[in-house]
Amino acid sequence: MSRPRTFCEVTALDRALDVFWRSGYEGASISALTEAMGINRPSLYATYGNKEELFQRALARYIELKNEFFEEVLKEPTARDVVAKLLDGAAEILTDPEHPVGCLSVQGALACSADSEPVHLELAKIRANYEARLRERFAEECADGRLPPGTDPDVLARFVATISHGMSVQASGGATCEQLRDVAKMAMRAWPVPDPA
Amino acid sequence: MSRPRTFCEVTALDRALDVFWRSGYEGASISALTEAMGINRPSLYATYGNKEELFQRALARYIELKNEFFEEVLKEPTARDVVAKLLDGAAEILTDPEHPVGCLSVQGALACSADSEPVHLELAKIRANYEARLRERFAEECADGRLPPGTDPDVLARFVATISHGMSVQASGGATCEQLRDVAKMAMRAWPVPDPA
DNA sequence: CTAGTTTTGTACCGATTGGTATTAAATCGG
DNA sequence: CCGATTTAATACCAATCGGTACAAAACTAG
Repeated sequence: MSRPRTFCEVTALDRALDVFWRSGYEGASISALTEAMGINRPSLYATYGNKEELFQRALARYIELKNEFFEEVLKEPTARDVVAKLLDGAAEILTDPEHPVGCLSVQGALACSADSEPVHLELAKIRANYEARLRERFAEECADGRLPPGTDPDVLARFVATISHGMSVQASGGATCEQLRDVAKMAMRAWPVPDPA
Repeated sequence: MSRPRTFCEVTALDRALDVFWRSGYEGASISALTEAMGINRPSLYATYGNKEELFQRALARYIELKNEFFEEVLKEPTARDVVAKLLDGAAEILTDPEHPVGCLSVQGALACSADSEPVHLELAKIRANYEARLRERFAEECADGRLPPGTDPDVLARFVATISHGMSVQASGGATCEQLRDVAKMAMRAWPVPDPA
């Protein structure tokens, strides 16, 4: 019925994700994107809308991939286990040589021109969401009395988010997986419940 | 002997610093810079060289200002006091409404196009330097036996740096001073020496 | 008042930015 | 084989990017 497209929509999106991840939203030019995606400009605009929509779709794909691990970790029996696995996994993911270093929600648009404010806000929302998910998980255990009385799930969640995002910055500066693992391990010393082992 | 300049070189530099801090290196256009600095293009290039050199000078000024606080904190009697004061002070500085939120060494160029690689590397070096200063301070106390045997100053420094940079990301997302203070306080629970109070 | 020096403001440079108009090529239904 | 439809590729758009050439203006030394 019509000419078939010569590229895979999700493969090309993954390539775009890689560029955004490595260069940030503003640092990723359309030319760099099309080259990495192996398509030409009109195909990009016809398929994904514009640069911002392409970023949003790449971001959605990124979240989708990350959430797989996140949801799995949330199933751990105790909040302590959740955080330990989460931070240890982060050390690995943030330095995985298969992908650009760091986390897209941090690398994407921490500081940018006013034109990119929507993207900046979207990423802040993603990070806030991450924190909220953790807070809910911790709040359960606070209510159950499985965390010491007076423990604030808000602070716990913010602490874990701070470590996570800090690890992303460290990874961007060249920190290795082992170094980040050490940081994760030390961070666990702050946890209100001691290591059972 | 010649026509006098109509602006103050360091005041204009401070304005440039503000723009770089808020928008990042790539997000700060020459037009935005000149407008904020209250000077025109040729004056900028004649006085500061080019965009990258202007950034380097703004960065140097930034470091100069921050080091004042840092050096003061390093004089605290114990490593624990150093870190407690450092993180508590960071909560304040990173959210100070007088300046853009976050830390320039994090906001400046975490991810960027290949063209800005020199700036990206320079900022990573600044962060590495911060970490190194902490490590040296902690190493002293390790050698003195004032920190428990087996304590690795490397890990301590990396941990504190991770918290600091994570707090910068949190600030960029709208975290308040009080919220960051809570994080700082919780982070201190991980310290190998307990709170004497 | 003049000559020399530096800063200022305007107006421009080529290159690149995100985004499209247009035409040729490729497929399928008839 | 033909017409309809959609993609592909080229070539382009105005706007902005970082950076400058040039001439008028403002000052001082003589």
